[in-house]
Amino acid sequence: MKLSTRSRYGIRAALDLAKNYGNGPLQIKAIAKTEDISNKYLEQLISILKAAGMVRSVRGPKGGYMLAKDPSEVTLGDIFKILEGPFVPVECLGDSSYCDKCGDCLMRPVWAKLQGAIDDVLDGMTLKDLADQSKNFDGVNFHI
Amino acid sequence: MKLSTRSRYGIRAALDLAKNYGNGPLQIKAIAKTEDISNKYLEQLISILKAAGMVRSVRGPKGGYMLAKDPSEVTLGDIFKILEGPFVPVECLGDSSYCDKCGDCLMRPVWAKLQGAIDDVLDGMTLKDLADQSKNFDGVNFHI
DNA sequence: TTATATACTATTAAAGCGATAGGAAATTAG
DNA sequence: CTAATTTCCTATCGCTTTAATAGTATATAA
Repeated sequence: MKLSTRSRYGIRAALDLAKNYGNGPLQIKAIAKTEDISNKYLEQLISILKAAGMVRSVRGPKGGYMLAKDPSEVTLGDIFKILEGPFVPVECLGDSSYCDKCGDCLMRPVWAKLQGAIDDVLDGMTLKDLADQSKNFDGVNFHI
Repeated sequence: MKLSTRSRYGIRAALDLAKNYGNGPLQIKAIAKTEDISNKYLEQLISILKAAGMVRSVRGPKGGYMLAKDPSEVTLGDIFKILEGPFVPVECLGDSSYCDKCGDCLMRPVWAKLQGAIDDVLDGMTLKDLADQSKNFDGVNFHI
C-alpha cells in the first residue's frame, strides 16, 4: 500500500507556495522545475487545489499561484483530502445509511479507529511546520 | 482513499478460519458462500495467505484450509501486510538506500509517523479479539 | 499588440483490481 | 482401481485509476 504521486506532488508544491507566502504569485513553471514534476500534470493538481479554495491564482505575465490561507492554517490532511479524497477505509464509515447493519458490524469500529489514527497524524502537521523545518536544509526539501 | 476488497475479503475469510480453529479444515466453497465472495477470487486470496505461511491446506475430499497459528497470534496487520503489502507511504521508508538524501529529507519522519500510527491500530487487534466479539452477534459478522 | 501565464478539455499508455475460466495434481470414499 | 472432491496453478479479461501529454482558449502585463 503506497501513496500516489498526487498527494506527494501536491504537498511539495504546496510547501513551495508556503515558503513563498506573502511574496506574490509563484508560477507553475517555476514549481515544476524546482520539484522536477511535469509542467502540465502539476497544473492539473494545482487546479484541483484551487477549485477547493486552497490556492488563488493570477493570470497573465507575472501571474501564478499563491496560498489562499496562512501556511499555519493548512494541514497535510487538508491537502490529502483534496487530492486523494478522505481516507474512508469502507463506504459505510462516511455514509451510515450505506448498510442497515452498521450497528451490528464487527469491523466498523476498527476502521473508524484506523481513520482516526491517520487523520491525527496528517491533521497535526501544517505547512508552516514543514516550512520552518526546511530552513535547516539547503535547497531541496525532500525527494520522493 | 479506500481499502481494496482484498484485505477486507481476507479478513473475513481469516475470521471464519479463526472461528473454526481446532475443528479441521474449512473449504473455500463454504467460506465463499457464507461471505458471499466469488469462489475463484477467494481461492487466489487464500493461496496468498498460504504462501505467506498464515494458513495450511489439505487437498482432496474433506480437505480445505485452516489457520497455521492460534487466532490470538494473528493480527489484522499481518493480513494486511500479506494481501496489500506493508503500508509504506514512500519507497525510501522500506529501503533507506533508495535515495542518498534520506538523512536530509523533510517528509520522511512524517511518513514514518503515519506508518507507525497505522501499524499500531492494525497490529493491536487479533483474530481472537474479533472472534470473541463475534459471539455477541448472530450469523454474519460484518458486511463490507 | 505581443508575449506570458492560467483555464479547460481531451486523449493515452500503463498498471492494478476484481473476477472468471480451465485444467493439473492430490486424496478420499467406494 | 475408479470416481468424486478439493486444492493448485496459470492465463485472461473488462474496468477503473494513475500519470502524463497535447492543444486550444482566455486573461493580462508591458
